[in-house]
Amino acid sequence: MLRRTKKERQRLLSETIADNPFVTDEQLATQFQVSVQTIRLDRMELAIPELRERIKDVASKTYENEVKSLPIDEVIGEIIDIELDNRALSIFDVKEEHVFQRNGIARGHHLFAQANSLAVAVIDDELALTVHSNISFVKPVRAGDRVITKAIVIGRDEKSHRTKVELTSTVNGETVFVGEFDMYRTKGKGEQQ
Amino acid sequence: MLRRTKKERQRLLSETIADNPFVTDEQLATQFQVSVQTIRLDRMELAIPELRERIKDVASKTYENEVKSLPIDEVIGEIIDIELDNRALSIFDVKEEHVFQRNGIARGHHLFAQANSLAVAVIDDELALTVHSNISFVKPVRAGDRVITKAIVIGRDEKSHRTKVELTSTVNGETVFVGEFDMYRTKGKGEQQ
DNA sequence: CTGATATTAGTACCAAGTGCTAATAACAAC
DNA sequence: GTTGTTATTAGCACTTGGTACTAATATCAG
Repeated sequence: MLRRTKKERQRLLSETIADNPFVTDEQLATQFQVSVQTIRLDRMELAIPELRERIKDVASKTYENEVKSLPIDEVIGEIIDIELDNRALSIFDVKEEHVFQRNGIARGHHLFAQANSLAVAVIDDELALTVHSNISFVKPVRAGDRVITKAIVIGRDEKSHRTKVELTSTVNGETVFVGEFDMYRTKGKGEQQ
Repeated sequence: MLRRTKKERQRLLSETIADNPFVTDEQLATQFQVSVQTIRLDRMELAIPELRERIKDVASKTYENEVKSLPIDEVIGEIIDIELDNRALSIFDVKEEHVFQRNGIARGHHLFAQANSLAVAVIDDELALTVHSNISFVKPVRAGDRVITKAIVIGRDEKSHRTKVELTSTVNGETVFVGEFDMYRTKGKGEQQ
């Protein structure tokens, strides 16, 4: 084996494609210094579909997962469960880029972003905006932590167009963040500000 | 014109494709009882890209947004003036990627991020963490707006290692966001290097 | 009837593949 | 060295869902 082993190349190939599904066989062949045919054999063995199928997969996946009040792509973290106007759950994996270099603790605005976008997503309305919120960062979160955030709609006032949402984020069962969000919604008379 | 007018067909065609970008010319031809060539002419006139391009657009759009949560920079916005443990000022230009596609209003977490990172920056300490905050989104902010955020340190308790910071964000002199941040810091007065 | 517009047909070509066969290359075992 | 096995490369026909272009025909309006 010249460049490395076949196994090693296939491992890297899987990674590369997972990282960027938009890459063609030709680009991969150049990258790994092998022929296009080898790349194709590799894909066969690894059961990796062709470029067009991969792209279609990405596209259809996001198409299925559309949430009514907010496109899925505008949510920080991944929504794993949602019951509109009732409750929602999202996961956010804290990575190196989310923490302070100096102390390794996650910057507050990332936790806020996850909570805030979940609060917006749970509202079953075309327009949902955060008006006010009262939040507490209970415990530091670090890179590698998986933050699970739960949103519970706890009150709704039709007249003021407000909905109250309670947010709780935990890491390994321990609460790291809590917040109460006051959301504005349009439903009823759709007048925008 | 046989089936209806060309205009009517093209209107329906746009709708159909918008509704389901995964449809092929052939399917469309069958649906509208015209030839594939007519569908292609229609797409030309309406500047609707071919199936593969449409799918790629859907896929890449969601792919971008997955990564595009919050910037990696330690500070959101540009600090233009700072007097440690006293006050600080930052500017943040709201762009298209910061607003909801649906209504053009800036997502709350970006405003929070600017305020939060300014609150962290104004503290003259190695470690500064947000413990609690009470915030209000006073007025919607839109793409193109220049948000100026001012942080004022309004209180400090040596024993609890807490510092209170008041944040105000304005656009063209109008207040759009206010917040009170409770910051934790490691060192009390006099312990500093 | 004439012209303009709309529609259809047909051809060559493209990207990014699949599926298949066959030729080499590399390396290990004996 | 020779043989066996696995790995790699090459080549060709074929596929989808198109583009780009030309040319013929249909439809309708004045």
